[in-house]
Amino acid sequence: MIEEKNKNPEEISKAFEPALHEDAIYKKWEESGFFNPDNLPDADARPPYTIVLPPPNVTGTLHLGHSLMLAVEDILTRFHRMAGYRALWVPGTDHAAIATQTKVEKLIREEGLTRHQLGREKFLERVNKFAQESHDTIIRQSKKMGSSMDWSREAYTLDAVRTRAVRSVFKMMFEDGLIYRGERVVNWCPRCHSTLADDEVEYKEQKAKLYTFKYDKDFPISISTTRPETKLGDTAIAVNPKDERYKHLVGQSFAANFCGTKLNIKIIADRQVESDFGTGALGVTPAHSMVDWKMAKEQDLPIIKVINEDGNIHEGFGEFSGKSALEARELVAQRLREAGLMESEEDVANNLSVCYRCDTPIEPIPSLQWFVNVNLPIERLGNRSIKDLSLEAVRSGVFGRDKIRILPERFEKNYFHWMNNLGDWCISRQIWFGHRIPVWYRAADNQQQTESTEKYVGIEPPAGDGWLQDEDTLDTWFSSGLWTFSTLANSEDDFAIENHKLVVKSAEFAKHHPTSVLETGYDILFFWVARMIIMTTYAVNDIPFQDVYLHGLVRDEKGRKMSKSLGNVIDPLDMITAYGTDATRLAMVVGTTPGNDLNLGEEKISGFRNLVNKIWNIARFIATSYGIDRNVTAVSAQTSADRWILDKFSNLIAEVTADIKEYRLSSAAEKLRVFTWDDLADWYLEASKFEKSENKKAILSYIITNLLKLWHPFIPFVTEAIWQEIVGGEMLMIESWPKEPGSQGDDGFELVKKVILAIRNVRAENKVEPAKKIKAVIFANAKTAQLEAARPLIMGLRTNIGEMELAEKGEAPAQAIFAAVEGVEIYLLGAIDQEKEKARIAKEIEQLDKLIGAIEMKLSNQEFVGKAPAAVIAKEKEKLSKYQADKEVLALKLAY
RNA sequence: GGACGAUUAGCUCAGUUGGUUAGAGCGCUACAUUGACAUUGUAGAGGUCAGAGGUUCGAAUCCUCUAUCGUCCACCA
Repeated sequence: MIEEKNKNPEEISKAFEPALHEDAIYKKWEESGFFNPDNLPDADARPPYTIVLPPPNVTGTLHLGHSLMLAVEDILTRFHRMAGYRALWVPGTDHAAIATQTKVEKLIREEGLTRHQLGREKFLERVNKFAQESHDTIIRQSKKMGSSMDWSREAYTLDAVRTRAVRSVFKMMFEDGLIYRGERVVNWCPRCHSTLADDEVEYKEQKAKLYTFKYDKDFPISISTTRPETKLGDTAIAVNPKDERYKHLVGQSFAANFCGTKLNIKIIADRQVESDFGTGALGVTPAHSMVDWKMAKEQDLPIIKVINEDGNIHEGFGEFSGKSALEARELVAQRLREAGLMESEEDVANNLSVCYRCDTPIEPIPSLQWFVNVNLPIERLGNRSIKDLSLEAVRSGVFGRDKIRILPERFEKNYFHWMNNLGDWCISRQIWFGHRIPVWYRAADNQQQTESTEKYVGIEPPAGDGWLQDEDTLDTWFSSGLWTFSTLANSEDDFAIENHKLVVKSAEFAKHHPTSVLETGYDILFFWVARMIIMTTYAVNDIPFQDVYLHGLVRDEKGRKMSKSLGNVIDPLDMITAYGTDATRLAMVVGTTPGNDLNLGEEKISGFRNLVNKIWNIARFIATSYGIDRNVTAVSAQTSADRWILDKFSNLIAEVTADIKEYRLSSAAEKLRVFTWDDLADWYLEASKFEKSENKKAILSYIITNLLKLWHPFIPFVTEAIWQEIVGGEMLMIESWPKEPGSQGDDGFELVKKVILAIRNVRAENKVEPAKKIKAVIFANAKTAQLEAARPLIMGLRTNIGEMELAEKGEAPAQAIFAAVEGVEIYLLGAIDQEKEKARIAKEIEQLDKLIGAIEMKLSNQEFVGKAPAAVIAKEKEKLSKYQADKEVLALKLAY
């Protein structure tokens, strides 16, 4: 009946082999130019859809977390490209200042070198070389994942265009008074002579002595400390405001002579102080403790430096000067004991902060740093501070667009909590790799700048002699904070500062900003997402993105973090080699929800390899048995099975589309899998095997071509391979997303399925030989006509049902019953163990009785009837009548 | 210390915002298999939804507490 099939079985391999297709397909996509939305058909008429890739650090290779990110973003991009959007996905990499510098420092240390020995210039050469190699690896891996990014727009946080953006924004902020230079307590390693970022500090549990004493014998309050030597710099004592013991002293000042040093101590209240720790009174040493520094700033206390950059006691503290902190500690304790001031010495557990490089205990000391003031009102923005702006951007969308949405929603709470506790942001780092702070000084001695030192802040170095640039570099998040708009510029000239606003003059920016979605890990919500909102709203007066989709961390199958030391790291490239990119991508997306971690074992990936292969074989089967006509646009259903599958498919299109739009990627892929495997392959294809008509060919062509489109965003390689090699199409990637054809209505195939399953069950239970004939009675309702159409299906099934004699029984009672239940029941005669069957039916009736009883109780409950929505009650009633009808059927069977 | 999660089948996880008899994959058990696919098919077993209270006609879902695990932030005077 089929006029021509387009393929012979020998032409198509029995299994999909990813390694044979992937690279060639990627190359073809890339060469087509369609990753660049400018080249898409009707590019200008399309609404924009934009994702800017969270740039991976150039510190090595991609891990599974990156694979997850790439998979999700590629799915979104491919979907929108097919759905008629100007889909742009901008790639890029991050120089990751500290992380990269640290890596390279480690490498040169193996050669016995330090960065200081190499010097700034030579060292940076090494770092750049390393960064370049990492970059190349990362790009190669990204392409392996099938990422459809527009490589012509690739960006790097440290390239010329992005550097211009960084310097422009720095200059603007400085001129707006938002960037200032000031002292702050930093983590200082006395051995490395360098500040450490908070995440470079390691904590070591240790035993320490907690000393309790008075500064001198006339002092009214005793304090407790593990570091008595720093008390030489105390300027206050803090107590809890609720502490009755000290309430009367708050606000007073006392002079003291502490081991020969004159102190002037003010008593202050701060709720951070715990009343039951030690004496409940905390000696405030502003220069050598972060908390104390903050208190001092708030209470306007004087700051006295005790410890110098070598970790020794400063000049001016008598016998203690020049001694190391440790020596001084012992000596102070000794003097206190001698003077009879020591009240107790107690062993306590304590976390010691040490340098991650050399294990030396770090000293908090004040140091000159650059800051972004996040609370200063900005006149041109209506007296709102950045902090206010960033909150409002999320809360109410003050920028005339829809508000930023964070998925999952619960992270909005985290965001607000963080925003409300925002402190000034220290943006200077004492490392070499990164954006050097665009500030130049002219002074006799560059190391000794003062407030009066001549200073220049600008995009280009200043003219004239004697200018020296600030030694420090910017926090890497400063440049990444500009990422959504800095990547949409094509050249340095695209940026201009006009009227306290950064103008981005590129066509890309006009079309594609704000971006559609920022997809990233929840772990950098504060570091990055919040800062992007702050920086972007400030710089270009617009939100950076509309949605934030936060993915979880990828862990091993036991939920542990993947780490080299545990040996549980899964390399995505290994998975791609073993199971193919498509399977790897599915494993990243199915069974996960935004914001939750993903536990991933290799088995999960291998499971999806089977699914990918199944799809290949479905296409292979259709092509070789029927042929695929990719031009079929409309089909007509002729049998129940046709209507059933087309109805399901119509729903599938609608649901998958809605799911992807709402970021329910797991749900979309799950539905596709169920349709493909359970409905299409296991039922419709099986049922179709014995009816090779032109109409079947049309329906199968329609379903397979559109199903490939639905699958494409998830598994681009196998679908593209099928499209080009089996279907004979040009390029699936830019085909249009399927539209829902409208429901065909299901009028009976579910019933047919039921019949077939019932027959199989009865045969199995009674161990009927496949060849043996069975007499069956089919009780059918008014839908006998549909059954008639479906009969060839039943006859043709593999389970040899064809040899069964079917006899319809149309007596009045039965008809009436089944018309009511809208169902079909079959009852097989012969080869049946009567007793067993009776027992089975009795059990079923018993179960139904329970359900019926429960519903009847529910319906007789006045409160339920009164309060439940009408739809729920109707549903319950429907259920009840269905159960009752089922029961009657069973009773009839028993009687029969 | 502050905040936020998680706890559902042997394992890994869904559960669309309170409403059918709580689902999937893997694993397990039984059966099947000569014409797309053994990377297969059919069926089955397996869950007092961590525990205890509460709200409600109705709770895996909302509230409170407890336990265990986890993450982030602040800190450890």
